[in-house]
Amino acid sequence: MARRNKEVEALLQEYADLVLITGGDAFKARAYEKAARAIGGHHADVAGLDAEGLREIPNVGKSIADKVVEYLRTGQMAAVEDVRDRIPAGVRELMAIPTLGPKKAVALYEELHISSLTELVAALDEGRLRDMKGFGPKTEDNIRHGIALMRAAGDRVPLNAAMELAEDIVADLSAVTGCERCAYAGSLRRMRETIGDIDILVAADDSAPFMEAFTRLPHTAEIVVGGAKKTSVRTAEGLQVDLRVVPPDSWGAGLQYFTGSRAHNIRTRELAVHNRLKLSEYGLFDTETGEKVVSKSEEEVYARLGLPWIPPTLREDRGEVRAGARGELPHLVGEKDIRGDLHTHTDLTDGLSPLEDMVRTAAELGYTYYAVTDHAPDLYMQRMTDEKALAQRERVRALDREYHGMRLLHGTELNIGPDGGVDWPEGFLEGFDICVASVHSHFNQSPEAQTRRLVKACEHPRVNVIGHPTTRIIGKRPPLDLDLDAVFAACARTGTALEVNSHPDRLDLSDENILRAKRHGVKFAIDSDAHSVTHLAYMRYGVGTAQRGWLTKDDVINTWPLTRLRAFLRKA
DNA sequence: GCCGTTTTCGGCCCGACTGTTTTCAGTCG
Repeated sequence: MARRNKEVEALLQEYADLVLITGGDAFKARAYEKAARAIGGHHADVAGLDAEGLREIPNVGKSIADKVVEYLRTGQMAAVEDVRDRIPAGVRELMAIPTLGPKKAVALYEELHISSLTELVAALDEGRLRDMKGFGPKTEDNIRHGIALMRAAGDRVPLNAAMELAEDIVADLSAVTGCERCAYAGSLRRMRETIGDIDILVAADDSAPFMEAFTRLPHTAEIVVGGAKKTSVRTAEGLQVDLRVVPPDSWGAGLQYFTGSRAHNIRTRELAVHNRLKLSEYGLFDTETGEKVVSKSEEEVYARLGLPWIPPTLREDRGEVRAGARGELPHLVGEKDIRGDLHTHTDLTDGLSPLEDMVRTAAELGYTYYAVTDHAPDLYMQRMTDEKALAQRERVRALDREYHGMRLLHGTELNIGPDGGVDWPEGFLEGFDICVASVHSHFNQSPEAQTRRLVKACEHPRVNVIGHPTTRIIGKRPPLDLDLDAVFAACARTGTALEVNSHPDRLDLSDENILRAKRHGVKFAIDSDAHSVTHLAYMRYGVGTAQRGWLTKDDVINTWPLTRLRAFLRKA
């Protein structure tokens, strides 16, 4: 029961690629790309919209709206089918090889009739690419190399892995003589849930020492490109890291540019053009005189465009530029706003650290409250019993008396059974300060049954938070197939919070689902779901994800004072 | 193909690097 938006997005993106492959107008291809993205990110299911409704989505005009209606009604889009008849699907797949774009892909198809990776490898081995115009020996090497990379996964890496590497590199480059500023930018600064490559920016007068130091870092396994202003390396794990060095005076414009996203940059550059300005990574310039207007800080650049500084986590072209222009940017929830963690484990069930260690680490993080929520009996391998839970409660109450700045809450993470019921009867649950409830099994029920299951859990008078609501594991397990809007509505109606699980493998809810849920008026809990003391620090990734979902302090129950939180937990 | 408080036509972000080129096309971000 997934929304059909993603499916339509993929189809329009395919058409955009095919327009390029067939040598069509590049601006037309871009128009389809923009529409694809707009539809993919639109809050309402396009299946429920007519042509008129579709045209209200930005960048969707008459032509695309009609094509989408045609597709939703007949299951086909004639324009796409037409091109598919002429261009085998494999040709488009060739474009996935780095350094191989639409022009080379179509040249390979038209001259050598290559339309699959296998055929391309065979042609390479037979030396058949050598006679082609525009294909020299280096091109051949690059294609071989690209194929090898693609086969070696070359996947995006989890947010925390990229973050740890980036912070290492920033520390190393900051120590190089002449470094005025150094920071990571790109999707990492925007806190996307996975990272394809790392962008590092340095401000310095002389770039040479940084390029030199960068290529000699212990992480560097291979130099991809090496220039005076830009150098790219690949780590042993296959992650690409780009270093750009800009003059100190260009720091703000450079950071703005390299943080992206691409779509956000296009939006801000268009705004610049409308103001007779030109925006590049070197600064904001007057179009007529060519004189630099501003460039030192991001704040100056945005201000000259008539905008407040836009937090990097919002820079996805999801309306942040328009909201900024109107003075309607949300005051995003920040790490400092988090007063406590409401979903954590100890070694009583499947955690690794003892209760005392978890509590001490939480206190060091400066929390004013902290909930211990070990698993309930249904996850039988964890061997939880009524007696163990009650004994733990005594230890929690005793510890609570020792910590003066931090109140301890005794909670549990209930298992939502296949029918929506939870382990432990209501009478026993009354003794807990907070109950998180999550799905841990039976992932393949019908969408209708799955939806009923989650809605029923929300309606339970003792369930306060739905933990990792879609149960996805990024790159491993798909999200539950259910009617999310029905679940979101149930949460809003019953006073049940949705979790933003901060574990980098989960980040569940995702940014897009947070945006959808917020429209229903749902409240959220950003939790670490820590299973050891080191996991408590994952909170930063949950906060980043919440920011990407435009959440404010008021949306997040664990930023609230304890009295307001307790009132919410009563579900009155 | 989309869009509009300069425009319903004529724009559409912009620069770096590579490779195969004798002046630039393709790709990438």
